[in-house]
Amino acid sequence: MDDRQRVQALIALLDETYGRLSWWDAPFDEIVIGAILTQQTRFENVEKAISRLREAGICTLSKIVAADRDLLEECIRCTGFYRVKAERLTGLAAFICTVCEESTPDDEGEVRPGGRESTVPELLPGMPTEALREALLSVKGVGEETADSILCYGLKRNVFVLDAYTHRISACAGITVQKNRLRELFSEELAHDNDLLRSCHGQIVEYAKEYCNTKRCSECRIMTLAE
DNA sequence: GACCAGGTCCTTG
DNA sequence: CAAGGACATGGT
Repeated sequence: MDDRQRVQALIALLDETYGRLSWWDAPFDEIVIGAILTQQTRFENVEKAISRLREAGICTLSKIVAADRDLLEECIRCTGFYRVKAERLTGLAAFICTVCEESTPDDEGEVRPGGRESTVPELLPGMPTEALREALLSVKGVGEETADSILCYGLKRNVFVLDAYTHRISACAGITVQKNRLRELFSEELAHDNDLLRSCHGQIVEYAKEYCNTKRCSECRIMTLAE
């Protein structure tokens, strides 16, 4: 069994176990915010922080740019690294807001349905994914996973999000390749369909959280793929 | 109380 | 360029 077949078997096993998931379905601004906050942090704490940002009335990118720094830090404290993350958040939010303004044809300062402020998904449909990725990576605090999360979940681009869980679960399945090759392998199977990409990433997170933590990896059915 | 969490950046050798 | 440290709170 080669690596490609292992990835295929892994994807099949996950799909059998969980079925199709609709994972991290949220407004664009919250996806961007969450993408930063989740760095090296459990998602439950990120959700708490998002709630606090909502309560404080600053859970959009433009509000974050203008928000008082202490208030922002207070809201996201529970996600750890709160000073760094506050800095990264304002930087990224400012960047995206600027890009939005620049690419706005002009006119219509009208209210948008749902009261959401960001328009990036509507504004940048013509920009190639690779160029967008490079642009995001140029922002301080935005690495590959954060950029790919924004692309895949926020902008519905066909990009596979490679995270620590993916590495673990792949190791369990006997797939031992470099990061870029791993992304390639998953992309080849999934990159034709954004819903599939998101579902599969969700399945990986669910499975890895349950079975692939450092203690109980021995119970992981995926090991049987490593033949 | 130790150890780890859906990373990223900066500094060293 | 690889390796190691810093950033920080919350859960097991």
